[in-house]
Amino acid sequence: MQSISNKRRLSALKARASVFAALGDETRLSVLVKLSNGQPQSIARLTAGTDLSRQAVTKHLRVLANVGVVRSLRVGRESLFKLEPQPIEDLRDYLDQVSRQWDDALARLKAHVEG
Amino acid sequence: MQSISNKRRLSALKARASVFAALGDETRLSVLVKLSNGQPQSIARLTAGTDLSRQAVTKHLRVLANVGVVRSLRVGRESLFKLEPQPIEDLRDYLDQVSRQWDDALARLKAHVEG
DNA sequence: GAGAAGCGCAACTGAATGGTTGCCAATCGT
DNA sequence: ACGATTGGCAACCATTCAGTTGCGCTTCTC
Repeated sequence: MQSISNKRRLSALKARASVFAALGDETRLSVLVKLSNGQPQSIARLTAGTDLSRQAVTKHLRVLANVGVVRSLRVGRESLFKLEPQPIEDLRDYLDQVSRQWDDALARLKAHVEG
Repeated sequence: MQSISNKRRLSALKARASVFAALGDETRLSVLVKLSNGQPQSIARLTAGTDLSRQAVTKHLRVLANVGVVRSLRVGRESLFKLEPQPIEDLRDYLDQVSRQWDDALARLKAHVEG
């Protein structure tokens, strides 16, 4: 049965899904890009150049923070956000794994047909 | 200005965001896993073992199909769905690129401090 | 110390999402 | 030919989501 392992797998799936969901928004993706230069940036800064309100951007940042893609640190009156690369790398590895499984499965199917 | 290139970049962003959004659901992720064995599977088959209705699964499959992660082919009375690896690999490459940019940026910042 | 900059909280709105149910059409097996 | 399998379409419902606005608090700056 491996029920424990199944539970693990399920919660991992849920966690991954929420990270994907967090990245599933144009605004949040562009925030990600803005933060990928390594420098923490304030909400006001991230809002500038956007046609959104500050509060909208704040909400998006909270979504990103809730899944760990981003971390906030308060400095004076402004709260800076920095990118947290670990979850992103996890997703990359996961997608890589799915791709590989697909490749392997196809190769096996092909071998089976030819054999 | 590079307005054309900017437009390209924006629509690419939008497309990527919708693929991420499509993967941002537990049910759809597990469908993805089920399909990663290379064999096209029917809606009924993908529904079995789930606590969802067939229609719910159908809707999820449509979401996946709309972003090209999955393709459907009608065979007899059943419609089979197969995984389409290209968009997934694209996402993987994109995440890889973001990670790398972050790494490079940090290295550059560090060098700047030390220099 | 006064004003401005930056932000958080709360309430509200419209649209999208995830899910259900009911019904009907096509296809398969016997 | 008939019943069962498979699935599409449409209507409907509850919840979530993205976004706004208004207000008040802290922290700079002059």
